[in-house]
Amino acid sequence: MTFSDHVLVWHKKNARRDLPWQQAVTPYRVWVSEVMLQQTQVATVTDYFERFMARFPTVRRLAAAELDEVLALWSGLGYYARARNLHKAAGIIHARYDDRFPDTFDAVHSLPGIGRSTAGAILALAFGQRHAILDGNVKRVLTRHHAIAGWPGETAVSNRLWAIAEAHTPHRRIAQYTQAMMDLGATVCTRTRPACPHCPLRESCLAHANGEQERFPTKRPKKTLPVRVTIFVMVMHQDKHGRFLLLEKRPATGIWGGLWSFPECAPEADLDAWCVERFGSAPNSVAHLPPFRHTFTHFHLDIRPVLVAWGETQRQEFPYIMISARETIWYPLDGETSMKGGAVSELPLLGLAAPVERLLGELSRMERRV
DNA sequence: AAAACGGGGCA
DNA sequence: TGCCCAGTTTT
Repeated sequence: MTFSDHVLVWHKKNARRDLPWQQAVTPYRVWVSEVMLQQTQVATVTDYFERFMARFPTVRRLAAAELDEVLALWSGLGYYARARNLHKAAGIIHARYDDRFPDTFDAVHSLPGIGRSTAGAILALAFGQRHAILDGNVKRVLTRHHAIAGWPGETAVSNRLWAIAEAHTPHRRIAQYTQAMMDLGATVCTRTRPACPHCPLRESCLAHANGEQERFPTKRPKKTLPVRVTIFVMVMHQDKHGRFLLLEKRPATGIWGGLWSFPECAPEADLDAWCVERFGSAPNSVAHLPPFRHTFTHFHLDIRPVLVAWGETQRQEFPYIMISARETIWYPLDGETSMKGGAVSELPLLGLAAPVERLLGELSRMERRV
C-alpha cells in the first residue's frame, strides 16, 4: 500500500461529511470555505460560512456587494485583507469569467488571495483535478512522516515539502485524498499530543518511529516583538436616543484596513490638547479604562482606552468640530448590535476589529447593569 | 506568553 | 527571491 492508499482507506471510515461546505459542493463554496479556513478553525468557520453564504449565495452576489458589507460579515475572523481579496476576486470572476469560477490552475492561482495551496485545494475538491496542497495540517503530517527538520517558512524546507506533497498526491480520488490530508492533520496528527495509534501512516512515520512527533514541525525562530502603544479615544455622546460612540473608518490598507475603530491619540500627546484640536474643546469628563494588550504576529499593541464625554446635549447632531480625513459614524451602544455576547446574537453591521468589538461589548454590558 | 496559520507585496 | 506584513484563537 502506498502513502495515499493508507490515507484514502482512513478517509473512508473517518471523513467528516457533514460540514456546510461539503454540502452542495460548488467551486464558489469551496473557495470561500478554504479562504476562511486559512486562518480559523472549523468550529468557528461554520457559523461565518453559513452567514456568508446566506448573504452572498453566488459569486455574482458577492461581486455586487459593497466591500463594507463583506467586511462586516468578516468581522472577528481576522486578516481582513482576505475579505478584501475575496471581494476583489469576485469582481474579477464576474467581469472576466462571466461569473463562472475558473477551472485552470493559473487562472485560479492568479486571483487575489489564492496562493498555491489554496488553488490546489479548490481545484482538487471542486473539480477533481490533481494538484498538491500544503497547508498547515499537511505540513505537520509531512514533516513528521519524513522527519523534515527546519522551519517550513524557509524556502528550502518549503520546496522539499512541496516536492514530497506532489509525490504523494494520487491520480485518482483526488478530492477524497485532499480532504483526508487536511482532516488527518486536524484530527489525528495534531500539534500537541497527536493520536498516533489512530494514524494510518504510523508504520511508515519516521517521527513516530523515534518518538519525536512533537519535534516536528520545527518552530519559527523566536523574535522579541516590539511594543507599540496607542490611546483609543472613545468619544461618548448621550442624548434621548441613548449612548453613542464615535467610530472612524480606518484606511483601506494596513492594520484593520477598512474596519471601523476608535480615533487614536499618540500616547505622548496631551489628551485635552488633542481633543481641542480634533473636537474644538476639551472634554468635560475623562475616564481611563483598564489597558490591555493585543498581539499581532510582528508586534504587541498596548491599548489604553479612554472614555471621554462632553456631557448631555439636546442636539441630535454631535455639536463638535470633527477634524478627520476619515469617514465617521456614531455607533449606537444600546442598540441590538451592541448585544454581542449577550442573549441576542445579532450580526455586526459594521466591520469591527476584535479589540473594538470587545470594548463596545464591555461598555454595553456596563450600561445594562446600571 | 508563545505558537500557529496562508498569502500579498515590495525591495 | 527573500523579507516583512497582517488578527485571532488555542495552548
